[in-house]
This record gives sequence, structure tokens and C-alpha cells, in this order.
Amino acid sequence: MNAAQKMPILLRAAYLAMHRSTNSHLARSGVTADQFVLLCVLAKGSALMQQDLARRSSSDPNTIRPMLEILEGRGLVTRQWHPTDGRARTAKLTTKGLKTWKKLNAASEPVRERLLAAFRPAETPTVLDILGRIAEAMELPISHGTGPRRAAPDKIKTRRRKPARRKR
Amino acid sequence: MNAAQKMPILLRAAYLAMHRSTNSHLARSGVTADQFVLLCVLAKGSALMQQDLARRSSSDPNTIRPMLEILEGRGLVTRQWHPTDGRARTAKLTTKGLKTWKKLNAASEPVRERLLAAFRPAETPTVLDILGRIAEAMELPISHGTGPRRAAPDKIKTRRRKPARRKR
DNA sequence: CGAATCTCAGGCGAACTGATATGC
DNA sequence: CGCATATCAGTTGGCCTGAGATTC
Repeated sequence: MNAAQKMPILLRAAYLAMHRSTNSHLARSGVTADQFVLLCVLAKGSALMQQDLARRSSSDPNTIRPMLEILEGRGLVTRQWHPTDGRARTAKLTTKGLKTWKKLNAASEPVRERLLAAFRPAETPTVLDILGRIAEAMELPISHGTGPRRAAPDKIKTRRRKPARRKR
Repeated sequence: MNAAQKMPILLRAAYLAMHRSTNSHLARSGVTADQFVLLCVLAKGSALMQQDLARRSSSDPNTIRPMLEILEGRGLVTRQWHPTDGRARTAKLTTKGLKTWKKLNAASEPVRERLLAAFRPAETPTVLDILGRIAEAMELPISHGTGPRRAAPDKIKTRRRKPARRKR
């Protein structure tokens, strides 16, 4: 079997194993690994639009919304309207959310420990580089000729706009 | 942000991007990326027990079964009883299944091409090694006190199932 | 106007728990 | 007996499509 066939299988095995391990470490707290990812993104502090949340968590807005509502219902997250963009809502951690995140982070520490322990310290930059390059290479394929039934949303950069004053 | 926090996020981003890309390339054929993984495992030729299938596809028997039934319903897979182990069933590709797999493999070739193109040829052994080590490190080494995601649901069941005829 | 952001409704494949039947 | 393998039943979370409303 050549590298082209092994690589996807190994990537799948690696991710799914990590995902299951994380879920099992977080099970007691009633938070899923995917919800934890959201909390991690929010734990960096700033209030984020759902669009940004989706991108940073490798998800999409239609998935993010119900997850945010669950987290909001538990008092871990608050949502507010974007100060200048009337379309957008922002989400951020509550203090309870931050506290919960710290607890979850501690509970999942063994996962990251075992992950790092698989490499010598000098290797970790290489690992990050490789994973990053894979992620970058796979992002939004550029619609191949046989157009899939949905045109590629094409979410490349579009970092833009600090819009003008507008109250909602 | 340190490596321990970046690595899981990047692994997640890499896998999910690949998974979505594969799904979009296979969308026209009505086969999901996960079903394709199963076909890939079976395409190596030998008839496999569902247990083996689950391991090699990083899944589990309760997930494998309905997938196999879908594939069986489409005539891509046949299942037979294991010749010497009365408990086990084996699955293998039909000739139609092999043909379909070849088509799917061609349809998903761009995914693997882009994956490999992210690295110099000399790097690919390193990539395989790294992914393999991650997968190995994450495979549940400790059964952290069992990890159900849900609270125990009132054990009020006392229903007997009708026996499943397992005639051979 | 077009493009972007969120909401809502609905469907669905996959993962999981738990129990049961059967064979090793 | 214990253990392994598969099946059945049911639930859930997450992802997706498609449509609509609002705002930039």
C-alpha cells in the first residue's frame, strides 16, 4: 500500500482516537469533545462572531448555533449583538464558563500529555507544521469539474470590514 | 498558545477538512466518505469479520453493521458466516462492489493528490510515521472509569427479544 | 442591487449505551 | 463457567441542505 492510501487512513485513525479519548475523559462533566472545542476557542477571551467560531472550530454556523444554545442554557456562554454589525451576534464565555473550561481542560490534560509524549520535544514543531499543512491543503477543494451539487462556498480570506457606526 | 493546545486543534482541522473534501467528491455517487473507508478496507481482497472491519476502519461493530447492510442492499458487499466460527460473519466485496470502489477511488483521487502535494516526496515517510504515532498514542490505553456520555437512564427494561434465527 | 450573517425546519449518517442471543 | 461476536432497540449530537429575514 502506498503513502497516498495510508495517509488518509492514518489521519482518520489519529483523529478519531483522539476524539474518543477526549469524549471519555469529559464524559463525567456532560460536555462533549466538540462542545469543548468551542469552549477552547472562546477561552482565548475575545467575543467572537459565530462565523469566526465556526471557522476556528472547523465547523459551520448551522452546527454552531444549537451548540451555543446548549452552552448558553447552562450558563457557560453569553451571546450579544455585534456592536457595529446588526447581522452578527457574538459569543463569549461567562465567568462560570471560564471556570468550567478550566475544569474540562484539566480533565482532558491526559489526552494532550499522551499526544505530546509520542514525540521528542524537538519534533513537535515538525508535527505542528505537518498537521497545519494538511489542514491547509485540504481546505475547500476548489470545485472540481464535476460540480458537486452545491457550489463551493469559497471561504478563503475575506478578513475585512470594520464597518461604520450603526446601532442595531 | 503552546504545542499541546495547538496539536489537537490542527489534527481536528486536518481530518475534518479531508473528510468534507472526500464527501464532496463522492457526493454524486451517493456513497459517504465513511462508507468509502469501509469499501477501501474490503478492497484489499480478503473476507473480514466485522470485528476486524471495525478495527481497521477506526469504527465499532454497532456502527459497522448498518453500514454493511446499506452496502449489501446496493449489491456492493456480501456477508457470509465464518467457516469455522459460528459467531462471526465475514464481509467481502462483490464484483460490482469492486467496480464501484474503483470508480470511487478515481473520484477521490484529487483528495489524495492534494494531500501528497503538501509534502516533498522525502517527507512522506515522516508524515506517515507521525500520524501513526499519534494514532497509536491515542488508542484507548486506559479505561478511565468508563465514559458514558449520558446519565444512566433508569434501568426499567425487562423485555425479552424474540430469538434471532441464526441458521446456517 | 448583491453579498453576508444569522435563524429556523427538517433529515440523516454515524456514534454510542445497553441488552440479548449464540458460539467459542 | 467466562469471554467473544454479532444483533436488536433506542437515543443523541453533529452535520448538512434549503429557505427566510435582516443588515451591510
